[in-house]
Amino acid sequence: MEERNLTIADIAQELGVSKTTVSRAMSGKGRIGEETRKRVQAYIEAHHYSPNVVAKGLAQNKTFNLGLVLPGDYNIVELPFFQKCMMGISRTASEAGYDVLLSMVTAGRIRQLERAVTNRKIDGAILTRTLADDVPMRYLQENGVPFVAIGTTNDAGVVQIDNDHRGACRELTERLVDGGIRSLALIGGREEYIVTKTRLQGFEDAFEGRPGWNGSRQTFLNIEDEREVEKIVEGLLTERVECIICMDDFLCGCVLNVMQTRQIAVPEQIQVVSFYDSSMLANRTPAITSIRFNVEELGKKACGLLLQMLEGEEVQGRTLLGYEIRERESTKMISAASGIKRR
Amino acid sequence: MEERNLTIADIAQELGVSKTTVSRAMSGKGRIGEETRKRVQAYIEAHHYSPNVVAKGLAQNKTFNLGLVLPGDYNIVELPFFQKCMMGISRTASEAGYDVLLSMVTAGRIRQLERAVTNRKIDGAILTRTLADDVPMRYLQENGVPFVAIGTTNDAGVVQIDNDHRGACRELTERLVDGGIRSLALIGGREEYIVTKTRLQGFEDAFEGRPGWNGSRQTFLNIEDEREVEKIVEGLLTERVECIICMDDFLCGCVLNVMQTRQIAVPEQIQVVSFYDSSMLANRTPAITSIRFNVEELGKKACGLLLQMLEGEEVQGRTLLGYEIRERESTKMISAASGIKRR
DNA sequence: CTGAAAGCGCTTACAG
DNA sequence: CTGAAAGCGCTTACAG
Repeated sequence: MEERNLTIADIAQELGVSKTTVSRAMSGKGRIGEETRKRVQAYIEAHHYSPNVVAKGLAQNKTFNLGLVLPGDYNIVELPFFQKCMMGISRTASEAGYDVLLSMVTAGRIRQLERAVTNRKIDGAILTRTLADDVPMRYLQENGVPFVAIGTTNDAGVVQIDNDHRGACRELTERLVDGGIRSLALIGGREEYIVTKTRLQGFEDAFEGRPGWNGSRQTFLNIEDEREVEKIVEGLLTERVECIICMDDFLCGCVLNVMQTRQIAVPEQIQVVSFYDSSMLANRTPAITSIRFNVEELGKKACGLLLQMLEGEEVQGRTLLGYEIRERESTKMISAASGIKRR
Repeated sequence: MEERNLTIADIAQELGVSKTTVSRAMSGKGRIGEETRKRVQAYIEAHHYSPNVVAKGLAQNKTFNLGLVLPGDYNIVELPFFQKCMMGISRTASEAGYDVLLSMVTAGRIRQLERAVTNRKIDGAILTRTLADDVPMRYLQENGVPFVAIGTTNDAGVVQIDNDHRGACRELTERLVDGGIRSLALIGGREEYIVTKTRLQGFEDAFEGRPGWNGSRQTFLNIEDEREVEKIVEGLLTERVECIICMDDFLCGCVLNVMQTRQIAVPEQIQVVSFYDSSMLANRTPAITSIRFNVEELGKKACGLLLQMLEGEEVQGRTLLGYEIRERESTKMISAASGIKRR
């Protein structure tokens, strides 16, 4: 097996042409005789030659690697969201002849990303979430590395793509309110994650157009811990709040837990909705009404945008992807309200 | 920002030495004057020079990339196990100056891996699970790519590392049996995954040393689907089986679900144990007794082994890592049985 | 201890 | 249409 790998020089010699010619036959750049090209290609096929991409990269100052920046926090990286992103990105990159290089970053510690960049191992990068104070993003900007951000950011200069969390949260809230809910609570994670703020906006949007609404609403942000959730939910139960909107499936799991322990019936005594429809909540009883995003598609498109940028194409700054609302047993009928299925 | 990157030639010229000398000052290879080395290093520090790893790699026929082979199946990649592996691997690789290149493979389709190999983008690879008919493994072997397998395989020639699933399943089963369980069932996933077989062996081992045991046991393998689980569990309930051992947390989630729907009390009416103690079961009520492996450590060690191999060191064929049994509310007291905590 | 030169496997002006 | 030569940014025998 360990035969020395074929090189372009070997082929050139074998065929009695120059390396230049072989190179051109493969790349299609530069003029070359149709017959010569065929000869070269036939030889390549027959001998299963494949070029050394590293050498090619050195000559062209490219690596054909994309950096995938993933949060390295313990509980975050387990979220199915990032896995699905990864799958979408990996597939798209692969189809375009690129490979994916992993960089895990944690709160302000971006050494892996720095290494990938200073070692010139990547041509561009994809951020898989956006932060209020985004150290990785700043680093990429300062070093002139092309990148796209999955998530939203105020900096209109950065190419970004996101699901419509704001619209989704607005519509979900509207449906609940229009369905007759008089009191509801929103529970979310760290405000440091921009997506948390975005969803909050959507929640508020829903009441913008309903000045006459005289119910009660409350919001709890920066909740990370099961015990915190417990406390909050206990409070909500004594206040007889009618519905809880959970910003992610981890939080929702905690909420459901409390219900189960206290033998509170969902949706009869309180309704619950969540945001991801992920495997974390799969198999739960009752099934949870939630937003559904096509996360793999998100990853694919993000990667597609980056590839375009690397080809030198102009790329529009912001892309927003749709959502669906999946109604299930954890809520009473709410679809009457609008029922629009976004593209 | 976009200043052309410093090269070794620039430094040589600036310092009035040869490129050879600069190279040696950095690598420490070859004789070089102490004073010269200091001058070079001072310059490098001052100007934040960092070498072009791709060029270095071309000259040395190395890439400083490790291939991480991940299952690309939809529901599999979401298992927290693979994320934790990934974290361990990524950290260890990074500390050693390597980067991690992703290759997702699905049932027999290994194009991403092939590309990484034929494009000469990786120096070695890590398989994150082992299969009965392991296409990626065979490919790596045939192409002479050094690799380590996370998981177990019969081929004693492959460097492999695994948690002691067999011992863990044996001890867990023993404890249950010695604790007085008279009838129990084992539910597992695809036999195609070697780990499924390994656990089954451990289960059987437990009865090996108890020829006098006159309870009943049954096993259900190749279960993947929630509905299948439902059917099985219904059967088990009517048979009044006392305990169910689930081979993974997805299956366990399904089992718990049935219990919840049917209002069966765990552990009073039936006991349940699982195998991963992952976030998939976190926040469940009751808390589930399960095996606990240190998966990040597993990833780290696997990566460490591969790095050793790449350094040309001899590496022992098999490594087995310990486990703990975490007893929780889903079982009645079983720890009396042995209580050994493995290293 | 140091350097000139060849080499890693490609690409790409430039010249014909 | 084709090729000789220089170059990408390193390393490494070889010679001194």
